[in-house]
Amino acid sequence: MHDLRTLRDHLDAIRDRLGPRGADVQWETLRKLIEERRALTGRVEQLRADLKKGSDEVARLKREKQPAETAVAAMKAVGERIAEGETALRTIEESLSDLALRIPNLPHETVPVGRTAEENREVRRWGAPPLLTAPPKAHWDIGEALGILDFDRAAKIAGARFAVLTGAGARLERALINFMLDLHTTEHGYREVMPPLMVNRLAMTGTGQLPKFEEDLFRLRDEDYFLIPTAEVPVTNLHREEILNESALPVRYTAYTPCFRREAGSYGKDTRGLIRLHQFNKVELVAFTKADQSYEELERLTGHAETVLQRLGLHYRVMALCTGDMGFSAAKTYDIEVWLPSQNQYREISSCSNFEGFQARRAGIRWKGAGGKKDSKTEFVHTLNGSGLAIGRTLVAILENYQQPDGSVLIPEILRPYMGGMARIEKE
RNA sequence: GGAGGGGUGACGGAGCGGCCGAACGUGCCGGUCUUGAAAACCGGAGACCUCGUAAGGGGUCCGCGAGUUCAAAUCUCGCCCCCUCCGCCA
Repeated sequence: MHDLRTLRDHLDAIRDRLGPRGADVQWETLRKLIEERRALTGRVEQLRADLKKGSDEVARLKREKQPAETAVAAMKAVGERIAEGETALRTIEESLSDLALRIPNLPHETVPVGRTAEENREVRRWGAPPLLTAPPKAHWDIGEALGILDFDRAAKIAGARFAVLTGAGARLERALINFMLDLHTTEHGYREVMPPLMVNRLAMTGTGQLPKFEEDLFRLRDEDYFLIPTAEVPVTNLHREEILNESALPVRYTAYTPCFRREAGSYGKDTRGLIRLHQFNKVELVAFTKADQSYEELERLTGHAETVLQRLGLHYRVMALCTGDMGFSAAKTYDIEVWLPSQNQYREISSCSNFEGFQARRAGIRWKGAGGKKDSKTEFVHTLNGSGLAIGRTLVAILENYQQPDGSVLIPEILRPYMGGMARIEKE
């Protein structure tokens, strides 16, 4: 969410900078509500000041045993006017915050301008595609042939867009989770978190999934809880309505969680395989920093996600998303795309974003210096997060990039200790 | 699910319906003292909204929301959360 004063003073500039991203925002209603709120707030506050003085006067009269009927009657009238004003003010503020919560974040000045993914800018590449002697097979063919992936039975017990991993497949998934968590906690300095997988409406609003994107979420029927679409939600909201101590910053967390997404509107896309499921595993990186350090942190965090791919020996490229392809809350986003031989293209495996103060303002996450001096005013933190990495897609990349002509799949060196020494997945 | 207790500032912990943004203690910041530190003493320090170029002014906040009243941290009701005991349970 944007700061209301900034919004009031620079509404046109913000609308211009958002361009097409702000197309469905009701700017004029917003402008009107902001003005109405300001005017009404002033009036109500003046009345409350009158009431306070008047009530003190009543108290004085009663102490001095003087008649107070006139003053009491006058204050009763003032009280009624305040009640009316407050009711009106509440209505205005509800409409206002509903509108304001639907305005996307402003892109950072370094974000390339564009409308679609076509206009994303490649930042760098690492490694090279593997040299395969046979035409590459798709991961679902490889996995089903090896007996480690089962989509038919997943459909039987759940439905489309679910998968069952068995045997070495399940173990590989678990190995990837453990490898990534170990890397981030021991070498990159993140604190491991295991959060709830269901969160309330406030948490979803804090990170920006609500109110605008409710149709993307799974919601419980009898409770107002939502299944998390990413660990970003519970982990960022750990510090909702908190004032962090300056000495604690930057705060860095990593969390493994399953993620749940409706995938509404993606019918027909990636219907086969593990690429797009209603439930998938992910190791997430989350950071809280001071405002002047968040872009440095974004580079760091993206680098941490890249390290995972480098250790696994998987070829990838890093893309700076253009203004039109970025998510609602982000100010700048890098996508990391891994090479998939069967598709002959790069596919997103991580998305790392700086949200600046956008989520912090929604969630009330601030920081303050130690000194009780005037120079230690409270400020909103900047929040960041990125996948480090999406586990299922990493498994896809391993199956496809390490496939052998005989149908087996080599296991990257770094994972072998996590696989009980196994070097290759073969049909059992 | 049943019974009882409780939610106050960074923390602990007071608070006759008006003089309470809130005693007291700890912690924190600055100062005095000291070779330095500690102790002691003195002083300071919450968050948010709003008007104002500023200095400064006004308002809100004692879990959340309604209500009673001229006036609510204090009274009433609903909700949320925490604790103890019982039941159930991985």
